[in-house]
Amino acid sequence: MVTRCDACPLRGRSLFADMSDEEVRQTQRFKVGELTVEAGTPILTEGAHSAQLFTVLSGVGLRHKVLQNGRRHVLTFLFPGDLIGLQGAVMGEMGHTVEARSRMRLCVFDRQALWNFFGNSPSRSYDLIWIAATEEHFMGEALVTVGQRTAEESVAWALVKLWKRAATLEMTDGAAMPMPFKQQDLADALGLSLVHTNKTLAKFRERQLAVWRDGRLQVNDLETLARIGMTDTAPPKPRPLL
Amino acid sequence: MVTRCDACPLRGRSLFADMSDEEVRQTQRFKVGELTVEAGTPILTEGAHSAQLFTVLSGVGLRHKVLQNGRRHVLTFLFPGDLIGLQGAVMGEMGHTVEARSRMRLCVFDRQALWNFFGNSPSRSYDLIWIAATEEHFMGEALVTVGQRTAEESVAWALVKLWKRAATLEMTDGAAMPMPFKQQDLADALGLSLVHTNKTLAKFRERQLAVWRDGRLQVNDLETLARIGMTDTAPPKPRPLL
DNA sequence: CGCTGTCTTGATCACTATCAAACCGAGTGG
DNA sequence: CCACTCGGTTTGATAGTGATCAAGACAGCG
Repeated sequence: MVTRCDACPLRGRSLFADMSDEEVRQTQRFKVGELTVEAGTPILTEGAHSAQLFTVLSGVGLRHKVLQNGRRHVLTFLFPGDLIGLQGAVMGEMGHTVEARSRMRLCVFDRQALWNFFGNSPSRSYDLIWIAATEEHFMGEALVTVGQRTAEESVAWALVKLWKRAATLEMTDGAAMPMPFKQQDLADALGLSLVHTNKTLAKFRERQLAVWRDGRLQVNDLETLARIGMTDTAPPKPRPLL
Repeated sequence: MVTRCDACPLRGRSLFADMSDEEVRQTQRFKVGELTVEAGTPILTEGAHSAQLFTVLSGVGLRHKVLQNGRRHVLTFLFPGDLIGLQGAVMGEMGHTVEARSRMRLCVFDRQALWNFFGNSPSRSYDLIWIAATEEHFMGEALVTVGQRTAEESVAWALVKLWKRAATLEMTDGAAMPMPFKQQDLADALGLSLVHTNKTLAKFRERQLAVWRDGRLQVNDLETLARIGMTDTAPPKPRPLL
């Protein structure tokens, strides 16, 4: 029932850095269980004192923050391999909410594990910083996008990001990938209205660059999208897996 | 000439967490020097392979990224106590450029120090994660701002943030603080045009909420600004100092 | 003193939000 | 089997926030 770390289906994927047997054992020791949640379920909520850390085993979700006036911003989309709850574990409380967008399986780690890492395993604590720094780097990119890119550029950028991420996770079959997100989610991630996001997607569909339909995203011309979104098509660097 | 860590002028400020004598000695051991740069000088540039880490001792600066089409986004403003270059040290290259906006004094640490921390000092490596997580948290707030707040709300939010930061650093005398940034910097941080930013500031000036003039920012009604910007006036939590 | 950089203000434009309504597939229940 | 609802998507019409264009003010400076 519960996946053993030495049989972790993620470790083989090209996105993730190699782990030594010792690191796998350490990780296993700190894994306290597995959690399955249905689409739509909040996993952690803003302001909550989370006692747990999760790693996404399968499925997708998102992090978002809501403003006092009810407007919502989606910070990042979550894919297998992503670590959830580091902020809460370190800072005491979560700065955002985490929600499932498909059925998700999550590895559960005890928050305590974190402190053990610092004492026992310099390489693992380095990995944690690596993850935090990378996350920050991504947020920087998102900030530039929302701040400086036009709607068309933003959507293209986001599609390329999503596609590249899915591709390195081998979630793409043929030219399509599962897209359980709503268009509203994408709109809220880019600071655009739902209507405008939809119309922009429609333009890409007409131009045969990308077709998002029936919960699947099909990308026909990644290069052109990347050019429009002013980004590149290089695969992301290998990242450590917790 | 060079400030000794045990005489660090920052450590007493309310913004920073207490350090043990041992931590001060450790920090001193890793400090390799001090650097003074003039306003306008780039300290680290995007893509560069930085071999060094800095902590701001005095002065202010900013981090920014530029897009292929030349548009620029300011990610954060830098104040005394901020750590610069962690991303570069961890990920190999900087994801943004760091630039001085006033004369700045910087403590210089060797990148190598980082690895030593992981091995020798769990509490210091925890501090590093804390810093990275906090930075990420801030970026999240900025993302919500740029994505969801109106121009007026954004500017109010930014002024409150700047003011609170300066206040805990005791950089405010009376009702004013030094503001060596350009309005263009603020505009680029909020994803607004210079003209619109200027007009929004003018409105706040007319309403006597805040007056930014001659390189100084005077805040008359922090509460109202916070209400407009949908944020709070609580001082930031104490943070570790490297 | 002209030059340059920054701030300021006014006029105009357009990208994107908002409003409104139809559409569509999947349930659900009579 | 059909009416009905419901969440999500799609499309059209209109409005507005904020961008862009333009020009003047002002200070510092070679």
